[in-house]
Parts: sequence; C-alpha cells; structure tokens
Amino acid sequence: MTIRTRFAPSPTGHVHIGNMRAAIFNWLYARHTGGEFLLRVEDTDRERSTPEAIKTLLEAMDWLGLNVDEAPLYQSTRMDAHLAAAERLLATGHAYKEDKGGTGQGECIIFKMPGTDIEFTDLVKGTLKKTAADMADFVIVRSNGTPVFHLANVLDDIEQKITHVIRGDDHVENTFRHIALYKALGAPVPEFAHLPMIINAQGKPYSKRDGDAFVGDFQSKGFFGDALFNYLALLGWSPGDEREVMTRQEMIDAFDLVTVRSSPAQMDSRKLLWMNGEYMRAMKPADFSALCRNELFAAGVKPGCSADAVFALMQERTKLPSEIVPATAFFFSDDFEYDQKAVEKKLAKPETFQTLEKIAGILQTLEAFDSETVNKALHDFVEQGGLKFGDVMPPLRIAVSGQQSGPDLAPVLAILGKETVLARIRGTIVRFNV
RNA sequence: GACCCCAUCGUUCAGCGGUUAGGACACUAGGUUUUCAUCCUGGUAACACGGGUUCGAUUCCCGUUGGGGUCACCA
Repeated sequence: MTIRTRFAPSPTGHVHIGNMRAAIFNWLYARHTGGEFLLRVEDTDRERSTPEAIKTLLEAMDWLGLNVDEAPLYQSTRMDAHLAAAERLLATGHAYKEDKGGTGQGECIIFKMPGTDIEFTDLVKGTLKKTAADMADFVIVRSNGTPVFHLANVLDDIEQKITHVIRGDDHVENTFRHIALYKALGAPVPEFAHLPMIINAQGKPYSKRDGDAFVGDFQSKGFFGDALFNYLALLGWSPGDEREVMTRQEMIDAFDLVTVRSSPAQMDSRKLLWMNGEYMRAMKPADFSALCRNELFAAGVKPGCSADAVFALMQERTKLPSEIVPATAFFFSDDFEYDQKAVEKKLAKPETFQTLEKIAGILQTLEAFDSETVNKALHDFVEQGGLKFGDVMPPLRIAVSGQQSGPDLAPVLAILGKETVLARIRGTIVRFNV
C-alpha cells in the first residue's frame, strides 16, 4: 500500500510556522516511505479564503521545496459530496436532524457518536483513549446547509486516500470523532500522528494572530527556505545522532514518525539565524556573488570590478543577505557613513590621529599593495613602535570603512587600493581631528 | 471546571535501569604571530517535587506541581 500524506491548511491569511512544520513532517514522511504527499486547500470559509491567500500558501510551499504529487484538492468543490455523505449517514441511522438549542435557525444534521469507548494508537503519542461518556454528538451540517469541518475533512481524506493523517496536537480531540465518522462511513481508518505544538517566546502556540511567525516573513527577511526547513525539521525531531545541518536527502533517509517527540518546542530565532549562516557559507562562491549583486543592485549600489574579492571576504561572515549592503557599501563608494559610536570610542585621542598619519606614511611607501605586503607593513609598524594592535587596527578600520568591525583588515585595504586608503585615512584625520 | 497530553542545561535534540548525563544554539574564557560578526580549543549551565518498584533510578509505576490542548451550527 502506498503511503499518502497531506497538508490541509485553510488559506485564511498567511500560514504560520506551526502549520508549515506540519507540512514539512508530512512531506518528509511521504518522501521517506516512498509515498505521496498531497495538498488540500480547505477553502470553505469563503469570507477569508482569498485567491491571494492561496497564492501566498503555494509560494510558501514552493519556497520550502514542498513539492506535491497530485494537483491540490480544493475543498470548496466538494460540497455536494459532503452533503450526500450526510444524507447517507442520516439514512443509515448514524445521524439525525435537530434544531439544536432551539435557536429557530432551522434543523442541522448531527452525527451520532457510537456510544462506545474509542481508542487509537497515535504514531507519536502512543495509545490514546476516550470513554463514551466523554464524547458528545456533533454537528456535521449547519442549519444553513453547509458542511462542518469534521465532515468535510474526513470525507476529503477518504477521497484523497490518505493513509497517514499527520497534523498538529490541537487535533487530538477531533480524532476520536473522526474515527467514529470513518467507521460510520464504512471507510478504513487511517493512521494518525499528532505533532507537538511550536510555541512562541511567551510559551503559547503560534496562532493565526501571531504577527511575527508567518512563513513569508522569514522569506522576506532573507532566510533560505532550506535553512528554515532544516531548522523546523529539528523542532520535535532528530535523526537520532548528533547531525543538525543536513541535506534534504539525509533528512528524508533519517525521518520517522515514531522518533518525533511529543512535547511542545519553542522556536529559537537565534539558532535559526546561525543555521542560515551555515547555509550561506555552504553556497558556491558564484551563487553567493550573485546574491550579493542582487542585494546591492536593489539598494542602488554598483559593485565595482573588485566585487568578487569583496564577496569572498564576506561569505563566511554573513548570516542574512540584508547584512551585505551595509557591510560592503564602503567598498563601492567613498560616500559611506561613519559609525558614530565607533568614532566617539576609537577616534577620541589626539595620538590616534598621529598614528594614522604615520600609517599613511608607511603605506604610501609600499610598492606592492597586496594583502600580504600590507599585513606585514602593519605588523612591523605595531612591533617597531611598541604599540598595541588594539590601538592601531580599529582606528584604521574606521578610517577606511567607517565601521568598527568587518573582514580581515589587510585584504580590505588591498582591495580598496593604495590611493583610496591614503585618501580615506587623510580624509578621516581632517574630518575628526578637531 | 471536565477530558486528554506533556515535563533533561536559558533554548533545542540525545540518553530508553548502572553514563564523569552528551551534542548544537546562546553565553563565556582563551587561541588563530595582541584588528574582526568567521574558525579552533576550553568553561558555566539540566534530569520540577514526593512516594514507590528495584541491588540500583533521569530512565518503570503512582501522586503533586507546573505547562499545553479540547470542550462551537471555526477550521
């Protein structure tokens, strides 16, 4: 039997990471077992299900590399089937009509629970059971004639031949009802796996109202889909050894539902950032260069001919693409900003300017201006002058870049070139030595 | 409140009766011929509590506490 899993979001607004993590686990399980991963768009809430929301959803899945094996099923196209099933349930005595609560809204169709205890083995949580007394009958078709989630969800899972329902922890209570529905419908009951919730910094699960957990936000902040995927896969699951940064294939090979933890996990954005940096460093230099060029282009900065050398310096220290422009702008324009705090801190003493003056004098005499030559000159200067690197390098760095941190200084100077370096040092002296 | 679930460093993932309780992120000390957001080497830091079972419990059982989920004509 081919294993079939599905992701069944309702496209109301943006998808948050809790939902998307469920999609990732569904995808991983399908890929691991050689099965199929499907998408069902539960768009019956016409008010909130907009074409834009669906587009956003599809883009997010594409960004994360969650490819599906069949065309998506749109739940809104299935209403007739849902209603027909309700009629069947009525006919077989599994449901009844009632004006529930006597509201005068008319009669709705209510599913009759079997009156027996229900038990199932959840692939991640183990055996779960519920006694008959704790389960009440529930509405499956509203008095306005529209099907309710439980009915639609189960019928569509049957329609899509879903063998493993992998969803959030918040659905465990529904499962007992759904199992009763499957049985009443004469359909085979699938396996269930309920994933622990991902909680936010406040310890609460991410919800539709959680403003900063939309998948699209991570994309627009410059995170890589692969990095987010990797990070999210590790929330509640591990390959069983100490690997963390893994390829898709490694995750697919190692993934299993029984090794998923059953306690909630909190998202750590710092670790996500670290992981993004890992992916950044793993990029091919040419791809990283292209990324940099795009960033710079978008910011209206024109990278010069030495750009690739600059990017090579940046790759190992960049975690997010958004860091590129502010960190490299000084390479491509003499019109850069000085970090005010850095200036106040490191360019305060008069002797600092004397030092800069001397450095400029030394650099001017160099015939070659490559990284090694510059490096040696700087070191000799520090040693012979009995100075400290901490008194020399930071001011020099600020003088040529306006910043107090960055890549190795010697290669930075080499890339900038002698003329530029001398001009900037002297410009800095004139500007700040008051 | 009722029903259900969960409980190892600040966070995350290991550990599945006997371990100096491990890795990663974060933090921190030092190193990379005393610059630097990378890299390397160290360090701080956890089994919620109380009962059992056992020769022996982080690990098994029960309870307490704490956290979470669900109790809709939402999905």
